[in-house]
Amino acid sequence: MATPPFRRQSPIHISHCTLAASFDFLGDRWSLLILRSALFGVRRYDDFHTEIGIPRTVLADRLKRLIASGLMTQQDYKADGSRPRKEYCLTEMGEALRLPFLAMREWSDHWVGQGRTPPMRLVRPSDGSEIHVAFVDDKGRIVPPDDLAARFEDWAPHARDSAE
Amino acid sequence: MATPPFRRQSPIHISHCTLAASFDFLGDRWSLLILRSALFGVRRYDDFHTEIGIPRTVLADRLKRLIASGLMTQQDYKADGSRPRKEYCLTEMGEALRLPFLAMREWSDHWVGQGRTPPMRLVRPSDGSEIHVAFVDDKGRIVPPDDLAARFEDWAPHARDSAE
DNA sequence: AGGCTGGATTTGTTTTTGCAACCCAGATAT
DNA sequence: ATATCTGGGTTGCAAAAACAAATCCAGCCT
Repeated sequence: MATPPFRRQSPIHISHCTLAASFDFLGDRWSLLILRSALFGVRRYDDFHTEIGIPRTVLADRLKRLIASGLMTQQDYKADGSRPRKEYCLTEMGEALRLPFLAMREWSDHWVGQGRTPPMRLVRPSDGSEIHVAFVDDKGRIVPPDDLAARFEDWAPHARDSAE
Repeated sequence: MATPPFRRQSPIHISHCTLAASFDFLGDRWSLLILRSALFGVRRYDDFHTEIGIPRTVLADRLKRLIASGLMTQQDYKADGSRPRKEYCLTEMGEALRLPFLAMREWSDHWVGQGRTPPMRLVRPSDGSEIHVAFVDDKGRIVPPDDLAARFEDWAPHARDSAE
């Protein structure tokens, strides 16, 4: 899959890398688990707490950080028979993590789940055909993983291009 | 993008979720940064150390864990003028993280990088056309993100199917 | 022999985590 | 009105992990 040649340094310096930057707020077991649940539709403090077994203090902290990072928002809700409470929903930015997370899930079903049949499949509702995450080019064709190369902008600490 | 309805519980119990399981070994800022560098072609202890500014103790620990998880392997190498050393390469399993990581990178370039032009683009070497990560069905057609549904295996703690 | 270097481990200190207990507001029950 | 329950937190303390610095170690060079 386009294995790059040996390098002493990444072509993109870590301080200019948005990916590395994003690990600041989601490179954390608990944050990732919260987002996983949130992408499934879970919204409430206590539901997160019981589902993922996160300590309450850590949950409060992580929700605060996810909100500060723009991934989630607080909204009021009112279930009848109880007082108004907050629920924690994904923002558009957080919702957009669905694709990377589903890519990750395919990976983990394959490599962690080994032979077991995956507990979930993605299908197209219209015809029930199975859906996966893949590379596509701008003409809508699927690109085999070994047929891609990276092009870098100049200001990154050199290492001109990189083939496969 | 197929926002799911409110739920009190994820359709897949966390103990059966390979995605959640994978967060055990890569739900960690440092592990993610190491993998990012490794996917770029970095292999040596000291290169990881200087590039990502990870404390040596933590680096040693993370490399050990990544090896134990099957994502990396140790190999001997010998640069002339110095004694034999180890280098840390991705296994096939680790290499396979390229797709999820690139999906993640598209996300972060868009949402974290805001307006800035991304430092890296993926292209097809043959015709230079730009490449992205997307959903595709089994006939090779691109699927718009709002046209997918999840199907669950039965043994997961119920919540029959889920539309969009 | 002595110094240099990449690749670690050890030691002591600071931060983060995890757990338990407590607080608080509103709904409901008495 | 008072008590009590319940979801949604905060506070305080012990345990675990992260960090920095020093040390170690093997083999290449002089």
